[in-house]
Amino acid sequence: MNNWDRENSIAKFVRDRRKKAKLTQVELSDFTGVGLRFVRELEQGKPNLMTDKVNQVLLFFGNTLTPTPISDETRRNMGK
Amino acid sequence: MNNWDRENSIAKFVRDRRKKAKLTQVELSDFTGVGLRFVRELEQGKPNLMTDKVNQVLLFFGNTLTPTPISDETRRNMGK
DNA sequence: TTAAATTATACCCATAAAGGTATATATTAT
DNA sequence: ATAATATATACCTTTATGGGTATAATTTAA
Repeated sequence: MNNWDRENSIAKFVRDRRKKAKLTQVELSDFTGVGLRFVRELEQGKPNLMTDKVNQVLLFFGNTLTPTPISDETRRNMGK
Repeated sequence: MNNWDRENSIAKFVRDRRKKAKLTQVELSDFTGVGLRFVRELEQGKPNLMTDKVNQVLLFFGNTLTPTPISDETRRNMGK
């Protein structure tokens, strides 16, 4: 087993959005063009990821990775 | 020469903040613990980067990478 | 409870990121 | 204009990501 942080903001974001869209990991993998394994590691909070791969997935949900002040980040995460 | 996008949000962010802090690339490299070459590629808009390395630099400026709606992103970039 | 579907873990491989360093170009100050 | 500082480009090496696949384990549905 790994001890990644499934609760990190990116992992949570993708899991939540995918479920809201009623998609499986396989489908998300197909739609975004990233490998299935990547989707899984992403959702499980793997710490080291390539930014363009992450963006490839986030773009599907209309988002991208951007620098955000820590305070905003924590605020953002307060809303569950 | 490479044809990366120096104007991408992350590259611009780091360049601007570093200059505002009156630091050289070497100093930023030392302070953040990432390699000098990484700082350079980061500021020049290399598209494929490891998220944790990027965060290692962003953290120095009190920021982190987070998923952000495209609309917010463009809005954010309107403020130069 | 069982079967089907979804998600998680474990392996190998190719590719490229990141580090280091050395040289060239550009910017700044004298 | 010249020297000093800072930034950019180019090389090689190590390392680990991401892909693929095959097998567990877990969740969901019948």
